[in-house]
Amino acid sequence: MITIYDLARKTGFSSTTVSKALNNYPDVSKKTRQAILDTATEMGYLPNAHAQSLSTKKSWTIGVMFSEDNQIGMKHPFFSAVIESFRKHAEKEGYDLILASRNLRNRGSSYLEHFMYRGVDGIVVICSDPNDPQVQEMIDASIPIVVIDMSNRNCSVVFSDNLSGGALAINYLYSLGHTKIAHISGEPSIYAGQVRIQGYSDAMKKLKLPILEGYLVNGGMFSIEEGAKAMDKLLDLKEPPTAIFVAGDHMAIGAMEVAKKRGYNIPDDISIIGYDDIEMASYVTPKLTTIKQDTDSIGIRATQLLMKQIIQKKKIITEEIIPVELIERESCKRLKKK
Amino acid sequence: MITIYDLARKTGFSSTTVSKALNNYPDVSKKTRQAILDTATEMGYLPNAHAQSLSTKKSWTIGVMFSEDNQIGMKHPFFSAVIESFRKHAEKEGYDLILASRNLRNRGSSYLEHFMYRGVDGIVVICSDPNDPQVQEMIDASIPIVVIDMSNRNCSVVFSDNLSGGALAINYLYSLGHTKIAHISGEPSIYAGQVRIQGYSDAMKKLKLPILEGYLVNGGMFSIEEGAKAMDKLLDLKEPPTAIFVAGDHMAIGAMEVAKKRGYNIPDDISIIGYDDIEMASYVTPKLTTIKQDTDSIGIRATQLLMKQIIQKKKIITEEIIPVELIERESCKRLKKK
DNA sequence: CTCTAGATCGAAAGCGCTTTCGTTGATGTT
DNA sequence: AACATCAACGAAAGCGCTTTCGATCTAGAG
Repeated sequence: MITIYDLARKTGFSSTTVSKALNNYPDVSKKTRQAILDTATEMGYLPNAHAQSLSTKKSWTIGVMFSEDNQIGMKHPFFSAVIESFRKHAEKEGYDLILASRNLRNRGSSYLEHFMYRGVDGIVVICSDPNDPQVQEMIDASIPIVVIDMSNRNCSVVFSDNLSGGALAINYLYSLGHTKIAHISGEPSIYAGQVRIQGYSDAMKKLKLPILEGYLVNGGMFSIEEGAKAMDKLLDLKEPPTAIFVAGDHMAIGAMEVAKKRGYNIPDDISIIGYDDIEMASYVTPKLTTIKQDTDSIGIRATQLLMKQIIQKKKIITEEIIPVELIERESCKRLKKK
Repeated sequence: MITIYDLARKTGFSSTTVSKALNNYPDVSKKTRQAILDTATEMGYLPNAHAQSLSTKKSWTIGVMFSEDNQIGMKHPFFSAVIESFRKHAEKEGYDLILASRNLRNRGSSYLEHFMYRGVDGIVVICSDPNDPQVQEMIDASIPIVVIDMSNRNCSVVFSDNLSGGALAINYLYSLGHTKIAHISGEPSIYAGQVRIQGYSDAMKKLKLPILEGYLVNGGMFSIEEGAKAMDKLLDLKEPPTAIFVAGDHMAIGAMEVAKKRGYNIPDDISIIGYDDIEMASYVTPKLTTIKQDTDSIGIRATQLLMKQIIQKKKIITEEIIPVELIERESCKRLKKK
């Protein structure tokens, strides 16, 4: 490894001047700067990030944490899409992402501790569980942070407009003539789940539509299997709904599966609308109509919010709500008069 | 931030002894070690990773790079699944992953340079393009590295058994009575694409099956759209195949789409078998029969190989081939006698 | 009682870089 | 000719930690 001292020796200047030249300090002449830069590339000099960080207290890294309760972590399309967007934009600002483990070389420790240990400049967490103690700990710390996919009054958050999303779905279904509209919800202790339930019931109320007994069924952690189970319950009702708003595409796909299995035709017998717009939504049969989350914008806004905090060196508390969009495909249909 | 000097002051020992106590050196008495450890937790001491790395030349980080030619990066299910598996296992060994950008704070630089700058202990790259100069540069360097999804004679590689995969698919199709078997391939300049073509033609030859004119069509970069285009070509043939081995699930799904659109029934008219076993494969209609890549094992083996190199402090050159598996679902069917 | 072998501990240098502050020499002013 | 100004550079301390090597002290050996 070649250091600024090597450059100093070679060029005849001091290490101080070399460092300054490398960092564009004003008090070094054009000529010497150029000489130093030249021999730097000539000798293949590369700065040492650790030394730099140690000295400057800035690491140009951002810690990313996502809840793994669901055991899928990065494999969930929504998560990976958001992270990817975040990464792209953070990269433009010069930051690297570090995916942290929790164990400080086998002395277990919290994510916060681990991030402090790593000296990250900021943290981004993708988590929907408002009660996760790890997340709380990070939020309560003084380090810049932005959390995605849930709300919190003590930090910057960015999430989709789940309320309008619910309304969008219900109003669309209503516009197709449906009135018996059920909701397969996400786990209510999860932020997105809870708000989408709210969006559903608000919209129903505004439309003066009754929520029939059993029409609100908890689909749990958004998985395909749980969506299927929930759908079973709905179809077991004496008076099954003609349309269902499902709080996640995975669940919606599970729901469609059982519907088909039980002899229902989607959308002829039942209309289904999902939430997320994962890739798969466009390729199941029938293609899933859904509320699209703008993962790209979410990543962008999150980056911006985090950058701002890092630069200003203070946490900023704000709530950024990203609009959602109705994507019409094939799983919803006008209710046929009987 | 509280340092070992703070601990030294508080406990009355020297910083040397504190450091030793923290690192389990043998030449510090049980009693003092305990005292130091106690005040450490009491004062909320956390080591500084940068200082440690600077001093020890070990960063406990691994750089990950994946080719982004296809513009999807982490969003591809195969990539994200492999990374996730790798992360889990590297984490157990105490390593963090760093997703690197290429621009050294706006002086653009190569991935290798960036990883050297960051002082990673090893590199994992997921890339299928044997000609990517960035990847070559890293392979040629002396840093421990493992590359996933392609072959190379100068480093550790781990990839799926694409050859057997191809044979598996063809033999399966043949066992169903098919003889007019086509192949929608991946871009031949991509390793996986090329080997699967090889697997296809080898198996056909062994079965003494002819590869008819136009039966081998290049599907390009494995996307749904390109799969669809390729399928169009196949269906335009005077004598379309009765079965198609498609080198990737995305392409297979695209192929099924156009087949359906053009009035063919899958699998009654044409059998289709994919490659990868992405999540979506189980939920399209008909459910896609496919060759499953064992992303979990790939991640595990890659971790092990990298760890080994890091510990031994020397590159090891080896080729780890992970078995694939035929997953029978609904998109293939016994050829009906005419 | 002297000597040696451990057992504990600490001084100090070093990892590679930044940054403050002072020094030097040249230029311009009057 | 004396002075102030400014541009260009370097000495040195500091960031937090590791590690070598020597110092000290105690206990057991002879």
